[in-house]
Amino acid sequence: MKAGDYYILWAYKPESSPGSRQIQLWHFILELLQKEEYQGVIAWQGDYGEFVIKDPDEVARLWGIRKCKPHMNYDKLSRALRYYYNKRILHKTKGKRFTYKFNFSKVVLVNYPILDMASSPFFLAPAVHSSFFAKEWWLLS
DNA sequence: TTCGGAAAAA
DNA sequence: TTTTTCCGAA
Repeated sequence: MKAGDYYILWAYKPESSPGSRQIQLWHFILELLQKEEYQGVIAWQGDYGEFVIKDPDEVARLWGIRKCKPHMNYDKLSRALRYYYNKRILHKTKGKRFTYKFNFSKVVLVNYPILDMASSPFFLAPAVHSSFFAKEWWLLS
């Protein structure tokens, strides 16, 4: 397969695989985004890859629970999100409150089984051969 | 609200 | 190296 054949890069990256240590914030964001029950808290909205944090305090609370950081808040969570700008994982959708957008031209990663991706917009990307979803992660740019 | 420097933490 | 914490500036 040629890297140029895909717009996204999405792969299953086991928690135990080398290189994946603790849950990363954007993995977590992606996780919430793919679950129906959190649509009132955070959801895809607008352009492809764009999402809105409808309830900043709740997202921060959930993130705090996951990372065992009881004092997490949106101010701090959003700082972590801002660090993603230079890393080209995310960028801000200016003018839209609490709205960010994933830069799919960069990577992809994922910590979750492909079966859980059915509801995500990534699934709308050009078909990718199933062999692509190996138990490793990929970085295409 | 959003940004990004600085420093500490993990 | 990523995230947390703190915070002044825009």
